[in-house]
Amino acid sequence: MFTSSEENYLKAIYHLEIDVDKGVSTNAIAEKLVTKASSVTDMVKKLSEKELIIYKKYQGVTLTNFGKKTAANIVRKHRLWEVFLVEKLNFSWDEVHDVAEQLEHIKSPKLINQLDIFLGFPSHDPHGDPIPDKDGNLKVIEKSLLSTLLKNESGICVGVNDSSSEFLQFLDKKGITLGKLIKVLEKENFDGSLSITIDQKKLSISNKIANNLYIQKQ
Amino acid sequence: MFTSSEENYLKAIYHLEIDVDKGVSTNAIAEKLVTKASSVTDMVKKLSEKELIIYKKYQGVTLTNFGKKTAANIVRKHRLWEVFLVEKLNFSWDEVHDVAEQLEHIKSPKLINQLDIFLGFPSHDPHGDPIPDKDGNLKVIEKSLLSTLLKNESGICVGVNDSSSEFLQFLDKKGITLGKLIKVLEKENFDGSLSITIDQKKLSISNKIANNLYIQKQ
DNA sequence: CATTATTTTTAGACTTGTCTAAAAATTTAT
DNA sequence: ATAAATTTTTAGACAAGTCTAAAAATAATG
Repeated sequence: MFTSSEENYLKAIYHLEIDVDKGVSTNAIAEKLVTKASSVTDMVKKLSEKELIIYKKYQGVTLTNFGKKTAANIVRKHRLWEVFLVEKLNFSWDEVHDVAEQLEHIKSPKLINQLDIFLGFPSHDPHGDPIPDKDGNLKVIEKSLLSTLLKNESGICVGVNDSSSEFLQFLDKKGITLGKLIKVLEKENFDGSLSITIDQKKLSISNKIANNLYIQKQ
Repeated sequence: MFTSSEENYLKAIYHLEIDVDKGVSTNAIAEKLVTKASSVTDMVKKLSEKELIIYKKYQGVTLTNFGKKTAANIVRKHRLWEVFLVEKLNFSWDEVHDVAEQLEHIKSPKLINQLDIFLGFPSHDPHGDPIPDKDGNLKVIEKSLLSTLLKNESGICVGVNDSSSEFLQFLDKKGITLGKLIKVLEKENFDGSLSITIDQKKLSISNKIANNLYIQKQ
């Protein structure tokens, strides 16, 4: 098995790979993990020796299939624990991240298996992110940023782009939670702000918010 | 907060202190943690600087009140997680130790608080060991080793002394679980073996078994 | 295309927790 | 009570993971 540190690097690379099609850069990893580029270089050599990633000097890294599967399993654990915290232990969605960050490193296949059963095989975490299955596959749902909706279009709120507690708490305050129906009444070209309805209430939403909320069009 | 390693030392000292009234010896700690005495000396200095233990060279260690409370909290976490694993995730009592050993180091006061609520404030873990409360206090129940019962005495099975999976699996095989009523029919002076009834069934029990099973006399 | 600027790597150092081997203190036994 | 046995500590080393500072490679710019 792997150390918590190795797992954190794998997870970071896994998330970064989604955005870029080339190799993931040393600096990008360093930034994501709030560490130094030199530390990344060291670790990247180690992960490469363990066949988790492909690494050529100065060329960034890509996960091998093995690395991808390993990383997906960590993400799976993280998200299942988040579901547990919210559904069973009454955490709110802005409180779960740091604890899940610890719990994801617990080593016990049986534990995560049973947790999955106990939770009723959830497909998404409290932020709307998909939970990889045992083989690391995740079913991607069709979703769009709220900011891409046109006037009079509507959809169900299914996820967040930014999952900082500030943003999540803001959404709570506005009554915006996953599963709610949102309709765009008006769109301002000037600043990209939106006028929407949610729960029969009218709400004004800035562009920044609209750019961090995922909607399933209908 | 403390590292997992520090926590493991605290826990070991906590458990060892129960058996001896003097300071806990370096060797005893080393044996419990399967490490070397020299490593213990190093760590013991560190814990002493952090005011968790009292340490004078060559004189063993004792927990300070702070250390005792800290250790009790780790034990609390360990045992609450064991209850969770057995009650909610269908682990058997011989499978929980290693996983709980990891889970006990998760840092989140809210997590353990909510877990306690979720489990309904259990007082004992799956092996019958008491769960310390938030202040580190544990209510000790009156219990005796089965081997101390006399002929025709009976009591409820409330705990185990040895919680190795071999012993626990043996008990499972014999149908001996916590809460069951046991009556001593016969006692052999020769080898200390017992003839008992449990669930209206007659069973022969060796001295070694009887020395590792706790009974609440009635 | 030559020269900055940026990114990445190397080299050497530090911390934590561990180890071995040897020295020092304590305990046990004769 | 002195020698032998045991326990404990010290000294020095090592691996993992990180850091700083400097060197090397790559990318960007005039």
